[in-house]
Formats: sequence, structure tokens, C-alpha cells
Amino acid sequence: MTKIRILIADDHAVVRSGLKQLLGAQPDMEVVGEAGDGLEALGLAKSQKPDVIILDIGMPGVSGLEAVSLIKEAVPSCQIVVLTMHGKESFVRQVLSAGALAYVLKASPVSDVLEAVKAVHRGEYFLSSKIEAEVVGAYLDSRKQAPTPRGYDLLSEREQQIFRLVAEGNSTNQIADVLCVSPKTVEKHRTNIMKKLNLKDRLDMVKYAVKIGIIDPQLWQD
Amino acid sequence: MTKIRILIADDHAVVRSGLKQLLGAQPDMEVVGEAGDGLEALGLAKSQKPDVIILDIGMPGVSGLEAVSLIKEAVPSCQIVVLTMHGKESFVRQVLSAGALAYVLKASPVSDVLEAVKAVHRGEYFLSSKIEAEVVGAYLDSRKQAPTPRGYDLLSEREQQIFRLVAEGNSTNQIADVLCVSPKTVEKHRTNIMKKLNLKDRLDMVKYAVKIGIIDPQLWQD
DNA sequence: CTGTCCATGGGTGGCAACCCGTATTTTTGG
DNA sequence: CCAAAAATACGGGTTGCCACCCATGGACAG
Repeated sequence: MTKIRILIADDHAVVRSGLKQLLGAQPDMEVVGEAGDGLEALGLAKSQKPDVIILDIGMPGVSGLEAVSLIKEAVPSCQIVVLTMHGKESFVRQVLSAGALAYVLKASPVSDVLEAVKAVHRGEYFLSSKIEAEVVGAYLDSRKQAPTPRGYDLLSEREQQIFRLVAEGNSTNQIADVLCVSPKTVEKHRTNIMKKLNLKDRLDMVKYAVKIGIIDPQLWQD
Repeated sequence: MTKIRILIADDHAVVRSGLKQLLGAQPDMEVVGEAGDGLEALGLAKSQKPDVIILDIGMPGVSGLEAVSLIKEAVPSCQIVVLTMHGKESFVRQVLSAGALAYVLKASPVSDVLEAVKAVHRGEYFLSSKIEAEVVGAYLDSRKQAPTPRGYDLLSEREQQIFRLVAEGNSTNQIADVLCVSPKTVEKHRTNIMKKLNLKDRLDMVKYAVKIGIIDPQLWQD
């Protein structure tokens, strides 16, 4: 059985040696290179073509995020385990979007690193449990309908109609045109709506509409 | 160290005995009961108060899904591993929503069952890798990965910076204030940006920002 | 019948957004 | 080094947004 060829990229030598120790001790793993920054990692990835790269995204110079994209572009066969200190949600998304398969926190048990390496080598995802909880949570959220909180239904029918038109991005005049009423009337309704829902401007109305599910941002795609 | 107390619920005796064999052989696990349907599982859960329940959701009578809800309601301290044949996406969602922490396919390697039990006992999620890929995929979908269509990157750096600030809902004056330049300058940049990207107003800019992933509508929630 | 809500519309005014130029300085690339 | 591009800034103009004021007419409840 051939060993998993691993490249370590981290700006802290201490971390590198620790990882090297850990991975080198595994019978099925082999460290084939070390890099101290993103560019070096990219270079080694090209020359060594490792199976897996363990990448710290707290590195100076080329940001870890860019490094992920660049490496996946240059060496698609190489799977990436992102190692990091912080579990920022937005970061997770970007990193996974960029093509990494695993996201491991430095605070996680070291066994997580080993599992992550094995998982990505099989082409599977691996997420530290904390992150996993977030991802699953977001997954559930994304399929949950907004219960239309009190507020919207306390608008009159006419107001709801105008609310929708405003939320869709129509101007006062456009709405007046569609409804065949004076712009003044539309404005009046809009003002009343904003007062009732405690919104300060049109942009707020759009956000509110998205929030309660009247508007789907997905529809803005193209 | 105290063993993990496990209840097995599956309508197939063969599966039950197989699981009992597997789990009983673990030094840190102990099977404290077996149930052949959802109601029996609920009763045993109440009387035995196991740490973990392995629940097949293909059972007759009370559906596995209801069983999850009922058990979590009756014995909240008890974590649930759902075991099933099919990897239907909608099912995963419902099951996780109902309170199960793990979703394991019967086709998965048996080691997955052990890992799942350990994970849920620690209060963590565990998903079979196939499912995990789906969940992560949906997670990414929900936050739209945009390849940043030609347009945004044809803005100068300053313009990109101002674009972000506008998209976040800042007014011209606020931006001028932050960047310590004249509002007129900000306005000029904004005008140029709108011209380049063919957007007609601020609202359009927000939509565009959402579209290419610079702004996350999720952040508008509350 | 009288108050209240709703829809309608009118007026004024402030201010931000948006459109047009122009011009200076700095940066950058050939 | 020079030209092009970008960043900076100003002035003037139109339009839309929003906040306050007001009035009218219909519906419906008490």
C-alpha cells in the first residue's frame, strides 16, 4: 500500500515540526515537503504533487484563501486540509468554496488532523465538530421558512401590496404608475408602512422583505 | 470510566443482533435494551434512559421520524443516531431538525456506527460521508458561490473598497467620513462603479453585491 | 351619528442620490 | 520619461426619498 504524500504549509516552524512528527509516525503517511508561506506552498505543490496539503490560512504574504484557490487551480489532484485558529463562519464558507475539503481548528484534538487527511484523501469532507455544527445549523436554517413575524400582517392589504412593490425595487413613480394612483398616495403608504414596521428607508424595506421571506435573493442571480 | 449506555431500535432482528455484537464488543459501550418498533423504543428510552439510541427509521407503526421527536421530547438527555437505508436529502433534514445528531447509512462501513455513537455522546454531529457531502453542498449553495463574474474585478481597488461600503448600506457621507475624502469624491467613484457594472442605483449595487457573494443576506436576519 | 381606520391626494421643504462636466495630482506602465 | 489611468476634488443641476403638514370620502363599529 502506497503512503499518502503530504505537504505541510504553515508559517510557524513549531507547528510544522509538530505536524511532521505526528504524520511521520503514521504508517500510511509521508511528509514530502514543508512550506513557510503561500507561495512556497504553491511551488512545492507543483513540483511534488502531494496527495494532501495541510494549509494554515493565517500565513503572511499570499493569504491562505488565495493559496487554496491557486493550488487547486495548479494541482487539482491535490486535496487540501485547512488548518486554522479561528472558526469564523464566513471563512469556512470561502475556504470550502475555494476548494478545500477539510477545515480543522488548531484547538481540535490532533486526531482530527489525521482523520481529516484520510478523509480528504478519499475525496470526502472533514470538518471539526464545532464547524460541523455550524454548517449543519446553516443547512437547517437555509431550508426553514420564515414564520412571518408579527408586523407584516398588521399592514392593510393595500399597504402589503405596496410593500411588495417597494421591496422588489420599484420607485415611487413606477408603483404609482402600475397602481394608477398618485405618487403622493404611494409615498404616503410607504411612509405609513415604514412607521408601522419601524424601518428607516427603502433599503431597510428590502432587507425586511428578504428576512420574512417575501423576497428571495436567489432571484437576483442574473 | 463509565460505559456509553446504548439502546438499539430496529425492526429487523438480524440487524439488532449484529449491532449488539458489534457494540457489545467495544470496551466503552454497553447495550441496555432492544426495541422492535417506535413505541417500544420510546418506552425503553423512558425506563432505561440510555445515553444513545440507535434508531432505524424504516420501522412500521410509529414512523422513525415521529419516534425521534417523541424520544427527544421525553428524554432530552438521550442522543439519537439515525440508521437508515436511504440517503434521501429531505429525510436528512427532517431527521436532524427533529433532534437526531447522527445520520448513518446502512451501507456505510460499520466503523461509522461506532464513530457516530461516540460523536453524539459528546454532543457532536456525525454524518455519513455521502450525506456530509450533500449537506456541505447545500450549505455552499445556500450561500451562493459566485465566480465573481467579469465586472467586479474590472473595478480599481479604490472602487472595490467603495463598492463594498455602499453595498453594506453606508451613505455617501458616511463613506466619505470613513475614508477621509470628500463626499463628492465618493459620489464620483460610486457613479463610475455604477457605470462600469451597469447598475442604476444603490439598491442595484446591494443586489449585485449579494449576487457575487460580497454581501450575505443571512446577515440581515435580526 | 360620530369616531376611527383606510385610501386617496395635495403642499412644502430638507437632503441624499444621481448626472454632467472640469481639473489637479499621483500612480503606473510602456 | 511621457502618456494613460486612477484618485482626488469642485460646481451645478435634476430627480427621488422622506418627513412633516393638511383635507376628503367611504366603510364600519359602537
